[in-house]
Amino acid sequence: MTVPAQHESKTRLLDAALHVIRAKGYAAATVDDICSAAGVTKGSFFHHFKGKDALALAAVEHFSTIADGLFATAPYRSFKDPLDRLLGYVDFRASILTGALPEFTCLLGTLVQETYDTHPAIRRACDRGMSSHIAALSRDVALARQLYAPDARWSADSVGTFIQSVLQGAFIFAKAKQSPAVARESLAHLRRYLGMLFAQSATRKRKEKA
Amino acid sequence: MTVPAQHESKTRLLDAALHVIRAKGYAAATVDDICSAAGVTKGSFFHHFKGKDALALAAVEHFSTIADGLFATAPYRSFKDPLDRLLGYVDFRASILTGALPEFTCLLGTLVQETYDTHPAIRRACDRGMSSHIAALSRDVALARQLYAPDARWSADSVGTFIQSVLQGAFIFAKAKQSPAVARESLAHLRRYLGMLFAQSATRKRKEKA
DNA sequence: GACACCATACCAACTAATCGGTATGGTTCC
DNA sequence: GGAACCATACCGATTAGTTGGTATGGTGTC
Repeated sequence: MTVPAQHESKTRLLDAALHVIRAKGYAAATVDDICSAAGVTKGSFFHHFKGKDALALAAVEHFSTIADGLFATAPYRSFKDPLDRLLGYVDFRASILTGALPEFTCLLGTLVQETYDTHPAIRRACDRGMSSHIAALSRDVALARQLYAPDARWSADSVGTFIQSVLQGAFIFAKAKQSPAVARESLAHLRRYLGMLFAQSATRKRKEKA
Repeated sequence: MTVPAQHESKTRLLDAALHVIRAKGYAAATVDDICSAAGVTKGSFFHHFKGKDALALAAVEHFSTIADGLFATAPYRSFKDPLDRLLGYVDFRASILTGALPEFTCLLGTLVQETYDTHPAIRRACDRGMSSHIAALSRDVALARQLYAPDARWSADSVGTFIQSVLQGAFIFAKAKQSPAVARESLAHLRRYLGMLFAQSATRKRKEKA
């Protein structure tokens, strides 16, 4: 086989961190927890990371990279119309609400909730990750706005942030109720709202295109 | 004066718990932290509470009681029209986004995020508290629906949950950005959505009433 | 109204366990 | 053989929880 995989245990540690932190929170996730979930020893852990905080920072990057890849290659990305892409995004997010909770919730939201006041570096990393995701999303919002609601009074960025807020809040309720069903209902409302935001002249303009 | 204050230190501990847990999270909030914030000793703590988990449960009740009182006596509650009360609720929530973050964020959302998988009792307590708040809110949604959107396809409860999701998500972004400004923007979107949900025949029916 | 009695409230010092991190030595790969 | 990688044993600090004791105020008794 001769698998190169330069730093396989490093990746294993990062993947384990994603899961364990999302399941137990940052403070309660011990280094030993993460090591045993990754199937490596502490020596390996501290060889690859300076400490627990450094792992958290790396995990944020790791999570963001995975997420970027997931959304960049998702089918809805190939839709021609920016509004279709936007609604496609929401539908896609609803469609991936499957499996156990720690698998579809957001590491950044979980982390920032615990660390915003005590770990400035982690807070900043989460903010960066979220903001860049919102920025990508807002690009389609801006394009859709240009097409269907050019004189709207809201900004594209605020819509992007709103979408993410709904998602983060939906995760919290999914955790409280131990089921993604509530989250899906909230996403349905979000979808309706987005539809309404662009509805003013949507029918007309969309027909023009046809 | 002869102040009785039967269990003043118990109340002080609960108030301290609200603040410390919202600032540092549950796992990172140590018993000593809470004691020194309350100005009491550990001995007193364990006299009043069986343990840290018991304090968390009591803090959830404490928080819910305070919140219930706050919203029950808020000015918007006296509006005659249920839709006015609903929009008044959202405006009121926006208006109390002041001061430091641990003062206006939601203890239940913070707690459940960390404990949903590890502390079933705390998760249930948070779920109960949130659900009862939503139930109260949904009553006005249902009344407004009857008046302004009787044949809508959404349920009153799902709207109540959606409102809370937006709020919880808004708190997360307020933490990430260390400012309530983003939260206010998201509440503005939420308000617009609610307006749209009841707009179909609102103008007509509301005029009829006049 | 003074005294014995007792429960509640509180405190400071201690303990057993846990956690992040380290020291050190071994193994593998170029 | 040297550098990257990993394993094990260990350490100091911190943590939830305990212990044994004190202060206070109320109550019944004579």
